[in-house]
Amino acid sequence: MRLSRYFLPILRDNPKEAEIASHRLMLRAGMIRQEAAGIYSWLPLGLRTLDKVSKIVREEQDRAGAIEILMPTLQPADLWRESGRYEAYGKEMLRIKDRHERDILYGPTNEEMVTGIFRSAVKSYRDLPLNLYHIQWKFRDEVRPRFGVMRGREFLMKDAYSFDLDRAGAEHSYAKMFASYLRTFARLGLKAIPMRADTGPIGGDLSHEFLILASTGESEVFCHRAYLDLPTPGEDVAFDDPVAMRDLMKRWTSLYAATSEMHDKAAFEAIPEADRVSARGIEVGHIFYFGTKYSEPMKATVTGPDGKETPVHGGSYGIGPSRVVAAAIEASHDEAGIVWPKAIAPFDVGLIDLRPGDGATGEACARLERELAAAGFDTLLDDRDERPGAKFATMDLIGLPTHVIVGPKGIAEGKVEVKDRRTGAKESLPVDAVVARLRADH
RNA sequence: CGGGGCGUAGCGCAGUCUGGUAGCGCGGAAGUUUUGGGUACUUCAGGUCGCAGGUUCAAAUCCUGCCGCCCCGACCA
Repeated sequence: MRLSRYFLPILRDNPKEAEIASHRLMLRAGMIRQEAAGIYSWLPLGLRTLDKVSKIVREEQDRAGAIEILMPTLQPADLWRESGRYEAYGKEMLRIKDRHERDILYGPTNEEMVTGIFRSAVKSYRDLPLNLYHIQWKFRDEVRPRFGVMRGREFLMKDAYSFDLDRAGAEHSYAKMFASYLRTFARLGLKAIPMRADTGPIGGDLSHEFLILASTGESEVFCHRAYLDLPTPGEDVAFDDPVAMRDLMKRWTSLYAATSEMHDKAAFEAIPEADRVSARGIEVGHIFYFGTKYSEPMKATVTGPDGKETPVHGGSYGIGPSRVVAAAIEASHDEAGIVWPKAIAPFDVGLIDLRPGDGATGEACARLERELAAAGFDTLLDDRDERPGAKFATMDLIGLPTHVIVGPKGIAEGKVEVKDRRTGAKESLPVDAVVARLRADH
């Protein structure tokens, strides 16, 4: 992509409404534009990042055996009357009437709808377990939206819903999602720690939040230092083995980890002082087991092996990709701008032509662009007629992991400079060697 | 929902107290200059001063009402 032909509305000044780093940097880097309180348009750079996050989330859901569907944003109120939540949900739920004066709502979550889908099609225990998920926009009419897309009213959420015959099956499904989340956040380049959580209005008695540590996080977290080094389950993790899953969850939940709401000071202080981590965190995922809370009132039943009809046991599992984008920035930025984890950077490489119009640098850039594309790297080429300083500042702001700087001085000797955004380390390399260097890094 | 604050050019702000032809910086356009960390200069374009009503010879400025946005708290993926 050539920056001169792209749509990247960079802001030089800090927008006054943005206080926290991710909000400020997302606005400055031209990733988002606010439309109303808690409602944002995603501009090209932001959308690319959001899509990269969603892609990884999707791959890991699929790997764990969940099956993707897509439910609408608007839902009929009657479905929610069945579960009793139409009345229970409160003002956070955006209620609308259509032209026929029928009550509809903009979905804040999808337990009711997915239960409706399930019950219409699944009648036998032989079709279980089943886990359906989608990645769709949600709306929760928060009293006070804030911090940009971190706590918006409209947000993108991956929500998965599991259906099992009994509690044991549901616990296995829960553990699969637990393992899947560990893999997902690790792949996103984030250190996420599972913490036992309150189940809130969704209900149920088994629930974990996944928090990533960031100094600007909204909640206080306390955990054992060992969590920081626990190995992430590999690609070959045995999702279908209930025993392996139970052991994995045990490993990840036996040490102390809690947010301030669930914090037990005495238990925390029982940990040797050197192993105590007290930090701030951002919730990026939340999983629940809620048993028959929806299946009973909504009559989502299957015939069991004993020939009896029985309500299915459910769980729901959420990750907010739009929040993950902001959280990643909170966890990784510096004075100059964003420092993207490689996996979710909007482009892999920022190629800077220091003197566009000059034949030699332009030619070298065109060649690098081609070769990088062939090697599978997304490249953003800054070919604007700007001062070098402005280009460096822009590239640092948008935080692409690797910068390749092509200037007339270097190119006269056939060399370009490769800069690592995170460390700032620069290395002068022959043009030929760039792709190999990038391959080694990514 | 309680408390606080802010709405003036695309962005950041001054002007409001004390009413009198709407300004500055950045950004944009044209040009000159410069060319490895946001260059300098010249010229130009760009504003229903959030909206509505009121007071006045005269309102960005004073009064009333409304709307929008942000921050702190309570609440939440």
